[in-house]
Amino acid sequence: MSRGELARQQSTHLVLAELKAACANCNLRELCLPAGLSNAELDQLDNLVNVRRKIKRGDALYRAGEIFDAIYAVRSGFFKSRVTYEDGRDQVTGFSMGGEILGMDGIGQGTHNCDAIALEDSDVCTIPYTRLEELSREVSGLQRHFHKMMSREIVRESGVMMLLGVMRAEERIAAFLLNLSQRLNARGYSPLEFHLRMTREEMGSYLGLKLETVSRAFSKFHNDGLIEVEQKFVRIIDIEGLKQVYAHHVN
Amino acid sequence: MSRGELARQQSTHLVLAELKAACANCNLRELCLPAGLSNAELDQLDNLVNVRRKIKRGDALYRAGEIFDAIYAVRSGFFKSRVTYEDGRDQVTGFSMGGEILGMDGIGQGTHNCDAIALEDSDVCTIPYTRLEELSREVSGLQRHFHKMMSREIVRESGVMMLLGVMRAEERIAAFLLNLSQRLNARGYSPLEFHLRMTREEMGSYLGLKLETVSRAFSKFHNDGLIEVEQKFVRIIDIEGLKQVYAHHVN
DNA sequence: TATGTGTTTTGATGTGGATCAAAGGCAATC
DNA sequence: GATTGCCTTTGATCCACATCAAAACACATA
Repeated sequence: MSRGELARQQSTHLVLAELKAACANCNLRELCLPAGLSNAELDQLDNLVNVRRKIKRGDALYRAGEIFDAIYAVRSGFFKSRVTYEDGRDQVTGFSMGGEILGMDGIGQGTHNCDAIALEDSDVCTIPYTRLEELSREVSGLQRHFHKMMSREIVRESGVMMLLGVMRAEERIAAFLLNLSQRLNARGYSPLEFHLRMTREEMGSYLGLKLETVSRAFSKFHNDGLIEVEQKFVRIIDIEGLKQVYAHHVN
Repeated sequence: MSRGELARQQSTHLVLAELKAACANCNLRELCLPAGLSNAELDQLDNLVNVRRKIKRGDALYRAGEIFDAIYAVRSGFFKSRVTYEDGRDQVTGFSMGGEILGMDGIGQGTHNCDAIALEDSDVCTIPYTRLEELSREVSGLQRHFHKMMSREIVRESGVMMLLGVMRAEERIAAFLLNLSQRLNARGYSPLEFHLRMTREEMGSYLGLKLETVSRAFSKFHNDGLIEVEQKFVRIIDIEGLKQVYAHHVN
């Protein structure tokens, strides 16, 4: 597959699916909120998830401080989440792709804690929170799965803490590429070649590194025969080698 | 108050409260899972939270990999949560004190993701998860508050990511002390003098720093007249000065 | 009181990644 | 196809924190 086709495949909205409103016919249902629900339960969820929203590249799905009233399921596209600190410093705290849930940070305090910015034209399902609460009192499978998604977000973040707290630069970047690869794979895309949706700077912000360091690591991986990189296009040549980058550290 | 008394006050179990089983009479109820529930609702919760467990200093409340079947509310004492990576490297991902909930990381995959280790003799309430699910289908206040606690854990962790990703050593340590201070204050303890329950190394692990760096920062803060430190005892002398440590960074 | 063990402090030195700087590449718009 | 505005790469230098080392200290147990 050429790079151009790959880019198109990953960002094309699924026009057919847009004709049907919601989860029952969504090809992401096994990854998303409805995972594990019965058909009858799915129908109930469909009544809840009826508002779709398109977000243009660069625009915010929500911003820190805004009133929280819904969570969002990414239907297509790609987002970054970004926390801005009082003094203006900010950090990217995550990247989200199809089937992943955004906005759960807002439940605790009633306002969003971060900005969710689309890194490409994107499409989300809006899930009003109070109605989700109501429905998950009736549909225990939904309740359980929603809890799981929140819990997994907690676990994901402690993984990032590990990354930031104990790994060195190249390990972080290898781990990041492998994580992306695995998530793309779960969505039916090639795990070995893909387009990065974020800049080196955004990647660095997420990983606690400067963009120059990210760039140098990419060059090093390329020289070591682990990957091919051309701007935002990445091809993983030696996935085992990439895994060894952080398996074989010196303690 | 002398340092000895302070230490005793913070670690003494509340013998009287132990006679009553659960939440309705717990002095932590405003901070803990039952926050905001009506008296009737509290009574229902009392039926759920009936297993108490004592954990000795150094022992684990649970360990990574164990089957998850309950979350825990810290009643007295102090815990660290620790994630161990495949290759043996580990990181402290949090510290928990009275009224805080432990174990929510296990919901997603059905097994615990980290070890929870008592840093002093501690006392927890066991909350069986399936019963919590059932009850929160009936008691919407409980459902909502449980969601809030999970969400706050997500927000807390993104705060730590910020700390690890963008702050420098002294900022991290100042932020850490102020966070401890604020949490102790919310529990009725002095926000200005307290005993650290963790070693310099555990603090460093949490903050992504080496123990020597933590020690040096403490010495520096002492020389700058911000705090007094004597081993595990800390007195904050100039809380505003401490806040300025990370407010006045150079960008 | 002596002894061992783990914790903390402090100093000297090393280094990974930040910072500074400059050049080159890509894509959109005119 | 020239201009403009990012984004990326690469090199040179710097510095914050790690690492290495040693001594002091705290606390438990014999």
